Amino acid sequence: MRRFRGESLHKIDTKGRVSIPALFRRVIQACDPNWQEGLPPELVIVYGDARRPFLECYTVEAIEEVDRKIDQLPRGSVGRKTLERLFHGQSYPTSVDETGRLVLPAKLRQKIAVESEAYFIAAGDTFQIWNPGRYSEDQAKTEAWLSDQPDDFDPLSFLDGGQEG
Amino acid sequence: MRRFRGESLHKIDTKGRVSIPALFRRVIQACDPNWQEGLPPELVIVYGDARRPFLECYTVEAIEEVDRKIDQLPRGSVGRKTLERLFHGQSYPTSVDETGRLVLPAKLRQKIAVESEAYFIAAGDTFQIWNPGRYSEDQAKTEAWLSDQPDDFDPLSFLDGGQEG
DNA sequence: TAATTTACCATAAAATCCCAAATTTTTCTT
DNA sequence: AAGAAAAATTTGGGATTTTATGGTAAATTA
Repeated sequence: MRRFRGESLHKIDTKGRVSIPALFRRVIQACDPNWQEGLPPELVIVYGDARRPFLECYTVEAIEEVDRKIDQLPRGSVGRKTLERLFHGQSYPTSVDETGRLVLPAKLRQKIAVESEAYFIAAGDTFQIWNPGRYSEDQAKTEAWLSDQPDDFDPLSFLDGGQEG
Repeated sequence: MRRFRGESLHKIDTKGRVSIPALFRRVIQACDPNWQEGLPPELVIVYGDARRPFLECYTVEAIEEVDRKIDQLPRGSVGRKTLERLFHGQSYPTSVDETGRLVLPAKLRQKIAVESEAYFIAAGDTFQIWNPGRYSEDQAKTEAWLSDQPDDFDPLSFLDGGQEG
């Protein structure tokens, strides 16, 4: 169980509190090597630059893997600098509270333009938080693209070394 | 016995509970590498986008194979994003309860428009759940197509890398 | 001290657990 | 081969727990 799965919509209250989908909480806890009874499970929210319309949430294990990879890049390289900015600078470490919620500070809410509701969707070893409308648009585009494919097109064909279109 | 076979019709109760065909349960259990006496066998229901009229149920082994393949696709590629949405986002991890049932949440029932009954049919290393009427229609189409073929047409010809008509 | 953040308490709705009645299928016995 | 007995399967209902969400009080901080 080290993988997120599922999607759901949650209310954000005036303080920026939002419930994390229950199934996601299990993964966050299981992937926090420091967690123990009584402690709040931790996670890291990477919000990145303005072009990204969602927040990307990493478990402790997942972010540590990213950190290790960054450490292996040559100091001073463009790649390393860019990744350090993104994962170390433009990120926000936080934890799951007693009632399964996390607090999105005003800055993060503004970044993805969420107010009263947030949409959560799993993406493998991370999950994303979107403005619900913004996500629908994005998903509509994906579905439109799929509809443009030949009638017998199966997304699974991507799996077999497909040539991307 | 790592392959589903057969079809059957089951009642859905007011809580969304539905029996899984007994033969399917054996496969689900056998293909859950984490299963052991006392634990509920797990599976993943992929419901996909609006165009799909059925739920597709994966064993743990089957879904892990898909996950591995997704991991190998380039991060950020269209294919990877599409498949992550489908298999990680638009899916629901669950398990078989003590009495051989699973619970279909309201959202999934609405998606395939099932209310009091669900039709189960094997599809190799997955099985599908349909609205019974919707399945009949689909099946009727398949049979109509077969009727249009020459009298001596044998579906088995597909097996030999046939040229699809 | 005003404003923001965090801790704590409360509740309705939804999901899960536990027990059990009817079937159906399989096995055993005659 | 028939009938009886046993086991497995399908289905149902009520009680319990978890989840999502809201509010108030305490605490921190600017």
